[in-house]
Amino acid sequence: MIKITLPDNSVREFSEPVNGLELAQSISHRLAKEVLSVSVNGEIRDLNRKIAEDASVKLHTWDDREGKDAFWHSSAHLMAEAIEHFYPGTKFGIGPTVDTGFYYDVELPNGQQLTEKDLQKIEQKMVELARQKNAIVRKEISKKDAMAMFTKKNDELKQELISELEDGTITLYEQGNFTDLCRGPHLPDTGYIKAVKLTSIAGAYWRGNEKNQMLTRVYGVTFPKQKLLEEYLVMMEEAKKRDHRKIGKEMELFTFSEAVGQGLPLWLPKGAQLRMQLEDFLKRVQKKHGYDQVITPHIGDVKLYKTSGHYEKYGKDSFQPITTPAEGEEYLLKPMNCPHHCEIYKAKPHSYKDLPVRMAEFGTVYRYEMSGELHGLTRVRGFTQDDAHLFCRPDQLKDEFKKVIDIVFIIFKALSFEDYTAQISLRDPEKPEKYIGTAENWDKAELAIVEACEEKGLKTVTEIGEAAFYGPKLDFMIKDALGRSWQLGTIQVDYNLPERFELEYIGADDKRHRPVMIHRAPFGSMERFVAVLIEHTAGKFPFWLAPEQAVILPISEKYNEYAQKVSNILNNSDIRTVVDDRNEKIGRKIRDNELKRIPYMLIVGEKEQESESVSVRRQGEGDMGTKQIGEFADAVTQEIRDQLSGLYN
RNA sequence: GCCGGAGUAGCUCAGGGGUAGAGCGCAUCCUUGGUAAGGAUGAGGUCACGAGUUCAAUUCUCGUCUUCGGCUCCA
Repeated sequence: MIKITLPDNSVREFSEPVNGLELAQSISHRLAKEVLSVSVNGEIRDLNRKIAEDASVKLHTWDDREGKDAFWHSSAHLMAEAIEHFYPGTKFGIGPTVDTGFYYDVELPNGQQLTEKDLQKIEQKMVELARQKNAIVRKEISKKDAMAMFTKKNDELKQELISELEDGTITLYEQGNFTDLCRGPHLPDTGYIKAVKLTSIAGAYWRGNEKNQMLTRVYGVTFPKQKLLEEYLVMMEEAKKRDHRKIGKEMELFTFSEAVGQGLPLWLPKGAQLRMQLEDFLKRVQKKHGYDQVITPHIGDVKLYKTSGHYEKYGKDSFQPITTPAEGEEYLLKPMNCPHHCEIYKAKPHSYKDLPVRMAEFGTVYRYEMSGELHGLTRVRGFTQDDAHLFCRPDQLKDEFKKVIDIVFIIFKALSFEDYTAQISLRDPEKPEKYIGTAENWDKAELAIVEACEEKGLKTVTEIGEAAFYGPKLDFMIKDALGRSWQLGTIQVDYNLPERFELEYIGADDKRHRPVMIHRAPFGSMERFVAVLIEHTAGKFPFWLAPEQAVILPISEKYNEYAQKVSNILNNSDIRTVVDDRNEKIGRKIRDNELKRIPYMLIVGEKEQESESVSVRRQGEGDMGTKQIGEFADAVTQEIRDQLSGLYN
């Protein structure tokens, strides 16, 4: 008897070995149709591999990552088969799955190159091969035989991979006329793959090392149902519409100029308005939390960054030093604000009673990013961090950390980012040489973060070995309206800089002690954050942030004067308004202003003028009836208070 | 930085060895219209930049810059 334990702890008994598919069939017909891979005692396997002994088993479908992995992994093989069909002699590198889909790195024979145009015929071939429902067969093979096989195929990429594998663990997967070296697991046959889309083609270094040759990487995604592919394509279309570079241009938020230089954003009036609104909001929240605002220059003596250690570690990623002509002093465009803030801390002696000291600055920093890396506002060479440094006693660390978490959540709430993950990054205990500071301090810092997260009830994931070289950190990832993940704010504990800058405070014992630093930036950078916000909201910003909050539309030119009067009244209540006094019909004005994503349209004509009112229209929702001017102002002011409850409570 | 696309009016794009086109936007005029496009006329371009080939280059070739998709990197 073989006892199979399922995730719900129910046990099924079989008189002889079963495979995953048979197990699924014994549970339900539907599950048998949907199951893609199986975990046996935590090891992911092919569905058609027999389970010969008692085991704890989980069946994976399209809803699980493990199910998708098997599906896409098999799809990569299918694509390889199709490519080999058109280009016999192609060498295959690696073909793994990614977040959405898979890729395969290939090298075509005789220096041939794939282009976007070739993708369609490969897609068609893949669909054709999938329809054949070719069984995917797993074979174990000795290292010697594997080597011989790929030597014969002249595929030195695979030979290199095999040479690093251990004999006895090597497996091949065969389908139709195609055989590939692979650990698996795979689908039982190619017929599961119903819909195929090859998404892009790009160069990629063999094994990710730029010293190696460049291979052609083909990206694709596949689905078990045609409908899922269609949904995916709609999603891609939507993502394209929300691209912050496109919306930023349309809404006149920011621009770039070749004359200014690449990666150096220019904030246009409306973008600047939006950004300042965010900054003012955070400044007010920080003020309530006991932060002091400071201002530091954009350059600093190279020695400052040598002291901090940034020069040694990141000097090559900075813009090269500026040298003064007469004295030969060297200055760096500042890549970080923290050294400046350390110097502010040092400007006077501190008592333990003064701590924590919380210093905030919207500090613009400059980093030399490689030209190929620049991307809209998300990756630039000059950007402004919503930076702050907290200097505290070791016994205050956890509490301070928790207060920073509070600020992060006030922001998330104000901007309706509801779905987040917090990642705790700890050091890799096996590689102490990667980190500076004592093991004791690291232990304390890591414990403080873990406990702070627990006490705040955060949803966290923990990554070992992802800590910065100077301390552990907590990063926040949010999911946007399309389900895409973005990394935003970060909170980092630092024992290093206080050491390097010899920061001190006088303790109750009248002795000198070293404070602990927390670096934190809830938005991360204003540029990146605004980009994420644009993509999250598709440019339909919450009312309090909208650069233009209401547009007043006179029915005809006869009411322009009244429109201007309404505008002035609302401006006096701190509502940002504009008047659309073009010589156009009302239908036209409504259409144009709907497309401009201004939250409210206020239509005014004879009726409104007589009764000192406005006809209110909410963007995307339509006519909302008539309101007195003051009544409208009160309603939207209340709307802001509701959205910014974190600030007012 | 590396590999591969792309660069034509303010925007989105068509075209193509004989110095250019559309729609939107903009300007002027007509119209004064009540909840998603009223009409007419007109002004906009060193076809990214620099060389080369050619009688002739915006078009072909090379280089540079910028941009897009990846790789690598991200204090």
